[in-house]
Amino acid sequence: MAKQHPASPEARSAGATIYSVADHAGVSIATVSRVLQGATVVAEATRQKVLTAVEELGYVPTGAARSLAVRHHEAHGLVLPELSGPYYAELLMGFEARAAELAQSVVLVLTNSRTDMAAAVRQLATRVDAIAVFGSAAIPADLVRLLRAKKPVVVIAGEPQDGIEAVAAENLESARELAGHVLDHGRRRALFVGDPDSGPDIRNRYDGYLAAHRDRGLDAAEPVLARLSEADGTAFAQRLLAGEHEADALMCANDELALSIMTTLQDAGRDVPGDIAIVGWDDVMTARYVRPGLTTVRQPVHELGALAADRLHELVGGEPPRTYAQMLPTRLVVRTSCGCLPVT
Amino acid sequence: MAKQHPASPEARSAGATIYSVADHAGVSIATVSRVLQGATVVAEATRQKVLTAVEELGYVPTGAARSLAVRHHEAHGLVLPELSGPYYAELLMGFEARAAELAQSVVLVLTNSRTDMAAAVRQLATRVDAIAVFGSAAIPADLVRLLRAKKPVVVIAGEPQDGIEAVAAENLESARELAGHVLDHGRRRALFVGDPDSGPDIRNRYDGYLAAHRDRGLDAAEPVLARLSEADGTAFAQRLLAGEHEADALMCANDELALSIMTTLQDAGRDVPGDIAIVGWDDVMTARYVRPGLTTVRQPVHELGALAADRLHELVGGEPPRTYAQMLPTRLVVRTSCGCLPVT
DNA sequence: CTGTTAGCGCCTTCAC
DNA sequence: GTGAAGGCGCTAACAG
Repeated sequence: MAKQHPASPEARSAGATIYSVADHAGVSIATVSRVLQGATVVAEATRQKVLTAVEELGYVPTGAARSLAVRHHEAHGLVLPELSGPYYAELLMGFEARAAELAQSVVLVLTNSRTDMAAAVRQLATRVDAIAVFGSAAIPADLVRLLRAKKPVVVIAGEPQDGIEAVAAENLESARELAGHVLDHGRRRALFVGDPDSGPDIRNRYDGYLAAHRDRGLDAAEPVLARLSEADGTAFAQRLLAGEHEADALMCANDELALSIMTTLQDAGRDVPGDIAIVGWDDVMTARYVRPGLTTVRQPVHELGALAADRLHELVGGEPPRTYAQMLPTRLVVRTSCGCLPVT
Repeated sequence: MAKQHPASPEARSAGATIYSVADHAGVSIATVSRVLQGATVVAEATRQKVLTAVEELGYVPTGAARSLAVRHHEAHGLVLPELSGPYYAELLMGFEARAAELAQSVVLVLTNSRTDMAAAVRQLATRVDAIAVFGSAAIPADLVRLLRAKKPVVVIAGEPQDGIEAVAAENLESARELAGHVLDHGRRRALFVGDPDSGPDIRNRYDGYLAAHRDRGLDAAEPVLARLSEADGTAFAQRLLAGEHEADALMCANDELALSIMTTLQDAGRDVPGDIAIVGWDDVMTARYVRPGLTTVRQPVHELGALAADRLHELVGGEPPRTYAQMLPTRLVVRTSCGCLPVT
């Protein structure tokens, strides 16, 4: 025996290490490592001895030791604001699935539940090889840049900058198409509900709304600032009912906003889309359950997550970061809240 | 210098270690470790030197090395089937939030995206101190038991067994209450839609349905087997419309099922709850958007996740596992799909 | 095909 | 208050 490692009886259940396995099988630790890694060829007989020993001792390797030795964590970090609504969940599913294929663990950080997100992200950096961060808004830009100096980082649904790669879904053109669709129903007082300054995603959707007006030589109104929650939607709807705004169409920054506004207006006796057309963004599950069905835009969220995981892996592999944002196409989903007739 | 560690110029950005920091600051690595851990007292002057060095080198500690030394991963594993629908997402949020408070990272594994979940779970065990697994059904029971021998495990929404602790939301009594509520509307041909054998949760809900009938001296029908997806709901609704089943009330195993059934029936001209009452389980967002609003049961999902994280932490801390399942109370949410009159 | 031997980067007594 | 030195468990040459 090389060192005096505890091969004591009760080291059995508690802390089986590669050493215990080795001498339980009567081989060297190198051999154990070999059969477990499966890289080098090992004689079938010894192989079996080792496997048996592993089984009998219930050996569970210590990941940290391996990581330290191979100088890789074999894990990707993902930083999301939260998980309510289908958007982030779907993104995470896509990310996790791809990471799994690449044999990478995923460690998750939700910033909304943190009091000190900077510390959380630093701590995360400590145990992963690369990090995907949602939106540039979520965590301070300089923190991201700092990280970038040490580990590959990709921003999801954000702009590329300073050698920080970005992946996103297409927003501008689809927004232009969606807004155009509404305008082509003859609506002339369309309002954009959402805050263009809350991130590049919404910004682009607003820009698309502007472009659609421009395309038709129409004037576009200023955006009605609102965050992306049901509460904000309800509040806006109430102001609308109170006569603070006038509109025959609403292009909402996301579905949750659209849905809560729609329901509030309907409960107050308004006819959608008769009195007012409403469209959203995301195509959440509820969008196809409400009446009228919500016209919206579907994003390839799952693919977006997968793409992020993919890029992370390639960056870790040494590939240089891309300087352009990678765009995934979105798709207009026309139902009837926009004023289209129901398909019977 | 103790060992010949690369203090070379370009070790700067790439791989700052505790050694680089140490000699950049002109102290020993022990001191660096001390100021970073903040445990022992260090002279304010040296403390600052170290901090400066850390800053200048952009030092990011290697988690693996620390884990190896302290013999703790400081991470919790969470195994979920998937993330669609609000249930799992909420659970995960609760788990993550509590884990964060306890300074534990969370590494997530989604089994539905895995071809080899056993390998995934083994691999997970490699890098965490403890694991929470959703439902006993998801992963083979013997795998769980195997793990249990090495690391603390808690099952979420499952039964406790073999020293494996369980946490769950109350199902039986609330189901009894819900079913009773429907029956008390005078419905006499109530059907349970869902598969009692798909897990203890559903089993308990079905048992509650049975109990409610028994309470009233009524006969209960056999359950209509269905999984918890929209597709299954639609399929069942079609069979119902085709006359394969007869019912004046439907108690569905979850909301997604209930919602898809309700919509399909309505689209076919049926009146809910006039012709048929429908109730679900979970209180997803859509449940309050549809018309009629879906009567359902709200579970404290967030708390459930938090509880799991909590227990994991205490088990790691050496506390003995509890032998009884920890139940969190649920709440009946009455809307109008059950036959109640709308509140105006 | 298998064993020996250095580390991987950090924490932690134990001296000073 | 600070430094020296020995692991933590595993991988990866390097010899046989």
